[in-house]
Amino acid sequence: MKKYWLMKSEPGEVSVDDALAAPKSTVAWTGVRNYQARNYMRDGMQVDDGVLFYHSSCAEPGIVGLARVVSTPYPDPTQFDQKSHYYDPTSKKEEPRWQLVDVQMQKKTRTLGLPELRAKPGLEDLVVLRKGNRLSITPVDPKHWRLIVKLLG
DNA sequence: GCCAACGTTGGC
DNA sequence: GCCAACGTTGGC
Repeated sequence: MKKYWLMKSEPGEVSVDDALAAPKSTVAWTGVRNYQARNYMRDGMQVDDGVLFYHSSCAEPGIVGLARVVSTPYPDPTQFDQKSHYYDPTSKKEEPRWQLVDVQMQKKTRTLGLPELRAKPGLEDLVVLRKGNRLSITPVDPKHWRLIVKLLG
C-alpha cells in the first residue's frame, strides 16, 4: 500500500532546485538525526511512496514540489564522515544508527505556503500544521495528499 | 532575535 | 527512573 510523507529541507542546504539539478533529480536524504524521523524512513517508507517536498527555515516556508521515494533504507554516509556537520562519533560502521532513503523529484510546484495550507478546509489535521511541530518527516494522510495535489494544480 | 515546544543528556 | 538543564527546530 502506497503511503505519503512530508519531508522538510532547508533551501539553504538542499532546495527543490538543488534536488531537480541532481543526477536523476534524486537526492539522498542525509542529515536526519531524530529517531522518529529516522524510523519513518527505516520502517515506514517503501519505494514509490509519495513525498511532499517542503522548504523550512526560510522566507516562505511551504510545499514546493512533489517527489517520491526511490530506494529502500540504507546507512546515512554522513554519520561516518568526520568533516560532515552530521558526523556522529557514537555510530558504529557495523551498526549504523542513521538510515536514509533516496528521494526523486517528480515536479517542482508553486510554493504552497503555510497561510494557504492553514486556510484550506480539510487540511486542519495535517501534521506539519500542528503547533510546535518540529519533526522533519511526517506521514501525510491520503486524503490530505489528494487535496494538496489538487491545490497545486 | 524571540520564544514555544520538544528531544537529549546526565546527575542522582 | 526522574527531572532539570541544555540544545535544537522553525515560524514569526
